Order: sequence, then structure tokens, then C-alpha cells
Amino acid sequence: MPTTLSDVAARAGVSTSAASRVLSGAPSARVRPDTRERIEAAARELGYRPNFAGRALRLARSDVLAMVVPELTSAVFSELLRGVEDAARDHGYLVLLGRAEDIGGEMIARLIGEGRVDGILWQTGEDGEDPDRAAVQEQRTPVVFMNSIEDDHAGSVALPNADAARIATRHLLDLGHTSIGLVGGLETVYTAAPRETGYLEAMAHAGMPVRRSWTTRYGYSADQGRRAIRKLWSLKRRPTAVVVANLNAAIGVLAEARDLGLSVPEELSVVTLLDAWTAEHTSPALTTVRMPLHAMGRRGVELLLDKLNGADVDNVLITEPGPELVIRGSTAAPRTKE
Amino acid sequence: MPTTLSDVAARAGVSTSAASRVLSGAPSARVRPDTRERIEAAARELGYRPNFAGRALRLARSDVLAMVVPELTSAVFSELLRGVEDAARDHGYLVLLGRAEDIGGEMIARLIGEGRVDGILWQTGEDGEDPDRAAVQEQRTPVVFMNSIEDDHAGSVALPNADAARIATRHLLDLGHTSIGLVGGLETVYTAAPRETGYLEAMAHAGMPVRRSWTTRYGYSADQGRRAIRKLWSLKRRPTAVVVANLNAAIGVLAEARDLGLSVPEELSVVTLLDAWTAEHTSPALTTVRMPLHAMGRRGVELLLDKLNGADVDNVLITEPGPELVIRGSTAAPRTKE
DNA sequence: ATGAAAGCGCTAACAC
DNA sequence: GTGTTAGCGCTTTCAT
Repeated sequence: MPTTLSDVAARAGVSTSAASRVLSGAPSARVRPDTRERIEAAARELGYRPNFAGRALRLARSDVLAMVVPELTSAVFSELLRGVEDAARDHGYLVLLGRAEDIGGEMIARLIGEGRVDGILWQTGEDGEDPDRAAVQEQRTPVVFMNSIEDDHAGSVALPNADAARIATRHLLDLGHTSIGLVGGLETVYTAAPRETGYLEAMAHAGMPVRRSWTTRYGYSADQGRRAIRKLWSLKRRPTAVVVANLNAAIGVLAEARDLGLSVPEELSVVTLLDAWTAEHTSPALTTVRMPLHAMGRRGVELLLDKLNGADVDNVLITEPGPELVIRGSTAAPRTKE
Repeated sequence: MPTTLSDVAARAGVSTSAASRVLSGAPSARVRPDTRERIEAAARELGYRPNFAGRALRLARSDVLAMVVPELTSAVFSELLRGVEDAARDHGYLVLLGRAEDIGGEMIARLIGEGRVDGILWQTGEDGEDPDRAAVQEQRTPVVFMNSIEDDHAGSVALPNADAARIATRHLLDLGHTSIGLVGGLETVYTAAPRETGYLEAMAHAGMPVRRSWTTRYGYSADQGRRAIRKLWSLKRRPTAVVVANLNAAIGVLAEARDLGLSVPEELSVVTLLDAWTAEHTSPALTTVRMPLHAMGRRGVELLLDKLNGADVDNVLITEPGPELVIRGSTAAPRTKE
């Protein structure tokens, strides 16, 4: 039988309200030092833990945030989660993690409706559709979207996608490439457009022509990356380098390149956006542009908390720290100057 | 303001107890059909959701299970989670996911002590130490360990590690290899021993000599896999094939092989235990032995639920479905017969 | 078959 | 400073 507040109060010889005041850390609790002492001692001795349900029922909040992600198995998302958890912990919240797939719209409604969680952080798909996003938006559900800015929704955070793509592209240009392709995301995915824009801007700025056929938009999965490179290699005129908009896709690009007998970086340089440990163990190791995922996680939580407090929240672009080029083995100067 | 049970009762013109009986689906609820009808209609119209805290407080349980994993970013674990979630859903439970790192011993105590979760599924480390496992075992915490059998603990599930290693080894033997090494796990990790045993048994059964120096035990991470292959390649006499005890380590093995200029499978065949999508996108694609992760997840939940119901639970080895060889590109016959 | 009432553990007015 | 009390939403005897 777990210890309750009244057990503690009894042992300390005080009322439950006194015990509550002390133990729930109400800053305004004006309590005689020795009473406080006795209560704290009793709680310690009894190993008291405040019952979650009692507290939640009384306060009408759970101090739990849900984080919904498209896919757990992405190394990229690990750093984001760390940011979320750091911030959540700082504010006394717990994080409940769920896959979008498992959590569908109905589950979100349940989580909120039953009072299990106070708010939702939704990492919108790097790799595909988001089930029922509309359903969520309709309801008066406290949601903050991560990794996408929703114009009709207050509260979202996004990465510096265009900047990162610009940096990646410039890296290839600096190496001397002039024939540069883009392995992009589905047009339905928020990040696809700014990443493509960054690529186009860097090319334009360098005065490089862009071939339409060198841009693919199949998506962010490894298989879609494979498909993209197969497409590019079926062309008569091929690029000597590609910017890949997503790490998973880049893994597919590398795999397909190998299957095609195409050597990286000698025949094709590959640079990708987003960084994670998996990029170090590909063959060759991937040159990437690291993105501020941790910061995005933190900021997302802060935004959500503001929103829960009734504040008007914005849609914010994470700029600090900026995207950073991480040079590994998948990029090199083009073999033959053209 | 969310709808409560008494809102529903009022609208249906019944007492809250009647409403509760109907809505909480008590099978013994003997209610006049038309009353039931009215209550259900009212609930539907009002969009009623039972408040989680009220329910948990009254029933002294949360219907939430926590699953603790060493690392989210392992593709391997994704299938396990799916098994867990399938089973949990079937039994009306929600799954709270946490990383061991974040969830340390204190957090577990909190989760249980505060009544936030009813029990814990602990996926013990494929890659390293488990913080505070002892602390958990001491407390009267309903925990089921997954992926390891703890002799002094009631309730754990494990994979057919020895069988899988035997199958992997036999595959290499069948291809004609006679010089076969093992890239194994740390001795502190439960799975390391049975996997090594399976390897040794298969070798013994085939009458093949085993060289001590061909077995490494650095661990299951990609970096440790790299280290293992570096060690093996520093030897005067080298194996022509290796069984790798873990998929992540195998990814490291492949990466390091490439850095060493060693071609797979021509100069070295690599087969690994555990399968996941990442195995399809390495260069070359990895030959693996698929393990019944989904079944282990399901079984773990069932065990935990039994335990919560006060049953005496066993330590179970998952045998159904059995391990299965998935041949891809990383294994081939040895180049030169020896 | 249905309702009245008690109480799960906690906090916050409101006394004193 | 500290205690008394009411009540958050729910389920469950116990009456009727």
C-alpha cells in the first residue's frame, strides 16, 4: 500500500493541508521551519510520492506532453527528442512518445480528451503524409508542430531549411562542381520547398544553370533515394554531384550508387541535410549539413507551454545554432573539369 | 470545459451511477435497453470522454505500461515496439516509451510510485550497461525484462539467441567457409553468451576448429564493430567470414571493411543477427538472421499483465516464429578454398 | 433496474 | 502558521 499525504501528515502530527503546502513546494507556503522540517522528515522516512491521479484530478492537468513522430527509427529524430526532453524536464513535464502511425487522430483526441496529456508536439513527417492533421487542427487541441510552419496554425517551429540547402550546395560549388542535382522531398512535405529554394538560390547566386531533370522529388526514405539516383543515372547528361534533402534518402542514394557500380565520391559527390551517427558509418561516410534539432526540440516545448498558458504563440524559425557543414568522405572535387 | 459523466447522466435523465455502469462497459451491467440507449446517445452527442485522472484515482491503476529501451534509434527495436503496442492495445493499455538514459532508476521509481504507470517493460541493453537495474529489482516494481533472462527475477522474455547464431554460422559453413570469426557482445550483456554458444556449437558440430583470436567481444555498437574488424585484420591469420552478433555492429564492420579496402563479400563474408530495414541499404546489403522481435514484444506484455494480476510468471524463451536466414549480398563462398 | 452516497488522494479557499 | 472543509470525476456498494 503506497503512502499517501495523510500518512505523512499523521506521522508529522500536522494536517494534510500543511503537508501538501510543504511537499508540493508552494513557494508562498509560510510554514514554521520546524514544522516544515517534521513534514519533510516524515515524507522522507515514508518514501512518500504524490499520487499522480489525485493531483491531476485536483489540478485538472497532467504535466505530461505527448510527442508524436512519424518514425522512431530515424537517428535524426533522436537529437530532437533530447531537446524536447531536456526542456520538458526543466519545466517539470514528462514526455509521452508515440508514432504517428499508432497515434492516429483518434488517439490524439483521446489523449487530450481524457486529460492524459496537456499538449502535443507533432513532428511532421520527414517521410510522408501525416494522418489526420486536419482533425487535430480543427479541434481546440493544444498542438505545436515541429519541422513545419503552418500558416493557419499558431505555434510551430521549423529548421533553417533553405540556409542548410544553400550551404550544402555551396560546398559542392566550392569543390568545383557545376553539374549539381537535387534529391528532394515530396511536394506535400513542408520542408521540401525551402530546401529546394536554398538549392536554387545557391545555384543562381553562382550563376550556374539548373536542369529541371536533375531535380527529383520522390521523398525522404532510403528507397526513394535509391529511386532518385536511378532516375538521374538513366539520363544522358548526368550531374557530378547531388544535394540530398534528407539523411535517410542519402543512405539510399549511396546504396543504389553502389548497386549501379558508381563510385562515390569519384563519380558522384553526395552531400545531405541533417546529421546523425548513421552518417559516420556509411560507405563512404556522408558529408552532411547538421541542423539545430536540439534547439528546435527545446523551442517547441517552450512554445507549447506558452500556448498552454494562454499566450499567443508564433511560428518560429530556429536560427541558433546555424546549420553547419560536416565534411566526411562522400564529397570531392569533380574528376574532370568541364 | 470538457464533458463529465454527470453531464451525460443529466442529459440522459439518469444517475451518474447508471451512466457509469453503461459507459465503463461493465459486462454485468443489467440495464434496460432503452436506458442504455439514452445514455449512449447522450455520451455520443456530448462527445464524452472519461476523465483519466478520475478513473485512475478511483481504480488505483493507470492502464499505462512503460517501455524502457536503451536506444530509440535502433531499427531493430522498432519491430519490438510494434509487438508491444499491438498487445497493449489488445488489452486496453497505453504504452509510455522512454530511453533508459532518461529514465534512470529514480524515474522508474517515480513512474511507479506516483501511479503513472502500472508496470514496466525493460528492454535490456543490446549496447551496454543498464543503469540501476539492481535498484529496480530490489523494489517491488512490476517489471518484465525483454531480451534477457534474469534468474533471480520472475518475468522476462528472450530471443532464441543460440539458435540464431547457429543458423548464421551454419550458413557460412554451408558456403564453404572454414575460417569463421565471431564479432560478439560485451560479456556483461545477456545475449552475448548464448550467441557465442550458438556459434561455438555450430563450429563444433561441423568439426571446425575455432581460434580464440577470431572471437572479439567489444560490444554491439557500430564503432565497436569497426574496432572488432580492425583487430581481426591486424592478425597474421585472418578469417574469411564473420558472424556478427548485432546489426549495428555489422554496420560498423562493413564501414571499417571499406575503410580497410577490404571487399565484402569477396574477401570477407559478413552475416549478422537481427534484421531491420537498415540492413537493406548497406553496401553490400547485409545477410541477416531475422529474430522474432514482434512476438517477444507481445509475450512481454502478456507476461507483465499476468504479473500485475498476481500470477506467478516465468522466464520465457521465444521460439515461435523461429529465427530465419535472410540472404542478401554480404555473404558468398570463400574466394580460395583452403 | 436504478439511484444515493461514500471515497480514492490531492489542493485551495477560507476559517481561526 | 495551521487546520477544516469542499470537491475535482469516477466507480461501487448498498438501498430501494
